[in-house]
Amino acid sequence: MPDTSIPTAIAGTRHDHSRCISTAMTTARSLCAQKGVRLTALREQVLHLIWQSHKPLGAYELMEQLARETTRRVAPPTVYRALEFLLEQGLVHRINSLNAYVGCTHPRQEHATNFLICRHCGVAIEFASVPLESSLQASADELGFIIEAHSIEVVGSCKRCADLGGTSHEH
Amino acid sequence: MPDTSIPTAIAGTRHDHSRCISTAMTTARSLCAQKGVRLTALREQVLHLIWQSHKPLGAYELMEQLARETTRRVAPPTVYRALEFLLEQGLVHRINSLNAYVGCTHPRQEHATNFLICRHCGVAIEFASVPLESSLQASADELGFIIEAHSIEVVGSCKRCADLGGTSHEH
DNA sequence: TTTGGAAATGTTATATAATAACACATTCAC
DNA sequence: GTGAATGTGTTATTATATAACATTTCCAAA
Repeated sequence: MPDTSIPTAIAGTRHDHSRCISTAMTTARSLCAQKGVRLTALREQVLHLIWQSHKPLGAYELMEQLARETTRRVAPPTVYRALEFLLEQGLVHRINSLNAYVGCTHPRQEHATNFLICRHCGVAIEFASVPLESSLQASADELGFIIEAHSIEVVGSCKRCADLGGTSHEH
Repeated sequence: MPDTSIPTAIAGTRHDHSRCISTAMTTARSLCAQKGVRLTALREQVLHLIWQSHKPLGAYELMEQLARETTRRVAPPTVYRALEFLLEQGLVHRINSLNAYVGCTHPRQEHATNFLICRHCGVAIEFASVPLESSLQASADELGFIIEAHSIEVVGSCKRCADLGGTSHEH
């Protein structure tokens, strides 16, 4: 099991990621209880693995890690079903441009999927912006389009990587 | 070969799509000549097929249509390489949420990939918005993120489908 | 006009991502 | 406890994309 006690970078800022994870797990449990849906052991384990990674995690990477943690064999449907549940509950997001999954930082609010994705370190920073949403709405209105959902995926350099000079690196 | 002379709906408005296609092809040819890159017969054929469809086209659908038009066998790399070229030249866009490709309506300008996608009829409407871009930039600035590219994919109902009552249908 | 190298395409195999279909197990309300 | 609903296991398959190498085409310099 990876050490989660080291401060690591998420959302481009230094922080103790182990706290981050435990908060997310607590929130998830209470949210599921509230909604009357079952956050089973498997689903919780998958959510935990996703949160442990500071990068979006692919379904097959997730499968491998799951197989490593448990003894039993883990087949694709196992993780995909867990992911489906977590997506439905708004506990994780899917990054379409990466075919990868990442924990949602504020699952209590209704919101869209907006991410800044660093090309260098791979971090995916979730963000929200009222002006952004309203200009999007304005564009849709002009064309008579009714918005149901949307996703914004921005690729570039996060602050840390930009400061370090834009050379390829991990952190 | 599908009849392209019938007015069909793209970008949510009625128009003669055959004109649309021929304009796109002419622009593509001159743009490639300008840049000194080769719009080969195959690439042109792929671009044409993409434009003929009023919905985003998957790579394998494209393969089938290509195989139907030509006699020779068409393998995945053939279409993927053509797509790669067309994407590089900004002549087509990839819709990540659909794994599908669509013709770019204004390949001369530098711009992002912003689409309104109708859940009912499948049409993908490209749009641009200055306020949208600037609020996105503002969000990135706040976090010290340097934007290199972005894509916005909005799902909902286009005007036609909304007017028709939101029931499932094609047009 | 030849020719040689770059670019494009063909070909075969394989990697990666996701789902279908059905069997078995667990949970929970009655 | 029982049975219906929900969740998980298992096997097979579909869908999407790329790697690696062979062959062809094109174009520019000799």
